[in-house]
Amino acid sequence: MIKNDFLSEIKYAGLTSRLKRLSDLLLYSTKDFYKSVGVDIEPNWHLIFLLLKEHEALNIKEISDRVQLSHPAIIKILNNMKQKGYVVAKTDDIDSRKQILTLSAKAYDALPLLEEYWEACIQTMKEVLEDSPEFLTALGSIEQKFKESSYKDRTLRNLKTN
Amino acid sequence: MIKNDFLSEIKYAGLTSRLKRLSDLLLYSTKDFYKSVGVDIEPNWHLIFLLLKEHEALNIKEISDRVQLSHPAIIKILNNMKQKGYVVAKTDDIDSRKQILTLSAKAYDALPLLEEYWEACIQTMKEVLEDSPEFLTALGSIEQKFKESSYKDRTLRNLKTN
DNA sequence: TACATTTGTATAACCAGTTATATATTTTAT
DNA sequence: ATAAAATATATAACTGGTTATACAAATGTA
Repeated sequence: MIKNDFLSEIKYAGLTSRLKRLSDLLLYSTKDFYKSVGVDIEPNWHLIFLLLKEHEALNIKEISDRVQLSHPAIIKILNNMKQKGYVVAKTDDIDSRKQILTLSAKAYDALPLLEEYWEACIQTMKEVLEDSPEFLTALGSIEQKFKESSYKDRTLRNLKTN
Repeated sequence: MIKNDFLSEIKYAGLTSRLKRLSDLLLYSTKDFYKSVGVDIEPNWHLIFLLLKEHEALNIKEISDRVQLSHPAIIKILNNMKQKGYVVAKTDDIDSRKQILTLSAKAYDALPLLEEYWEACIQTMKEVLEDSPEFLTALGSIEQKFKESSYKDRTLRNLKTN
């Protein structure tokens, strides 16, 4: 536990803020990492690279379903990736509403190097979780519970039974 | 584990995004909760209430040190709390750079009710972590490790040793 | 005492997400 | 065949954080 950290001291009351704080820390530090190795990608592009590498072609809805972020979030990420030339879009022949998204040639060229960087990222996570082998499972269980009943609904229920 | 969730499938590579996703989920659902019980406060005001209740008077620097958020973040939170009349500021007599921040009378009036709501929030967290008693400790250990050496530094190191 | 450094606060610009709303296309149902 | 509903995408407005920069007040030092 971090010394003199009020959020840790207040236990359950500080949990949300600690998750936000940690996720921000990871976000900015990852950006910092990419910058210092001189590569022009953003942290969460990794997900899109992996998804499109695996599936070749997906549309926005499919991506947003799979990563469970809102579709406007995905649109923003993809627009940036398109602008940098890592993703190309063409409209679907049989359903003109859909964009078919694929990795560009530039993306495939960059992949071997990027994968080295990502390997180092993964190693960092493994090393930080070394002493907490249950963390990933616990996180999954928390996600699952909020999926079954939202934070809001649970809290309203707890309010009534007090 | 959430079914068909790409972020869970890719294990360590999806961790940062899952933390962000969970923290956002908690943030928006907490807002939703406050809205549905009809109270005009924001999620992280809870922290400030607790801090100022415990210490009576603090300045911005002291708050930002204790919760370990950047001072601009604290300034924004406090400005909103001032605007809603929950916090009052007066400048320090002996060091005119400092703002002395305290809870207002309105804040103390609201506290009993707010504390009921917060109790329900805490109960929700406890119930969701019920099956994962090690989660809080694990989170603390992760925070501690990144405090010792940043994500970026660790990852650069891992890159070199590959 | 004056000057350099440090400290506390403020602000600007940015970023990654959200919800709410709009629009065009496709699908379904009568 | 057409009207209604559903779906895919786009965009606007907002939020809660960040870093970088600025500046005035306080402190330390020559």
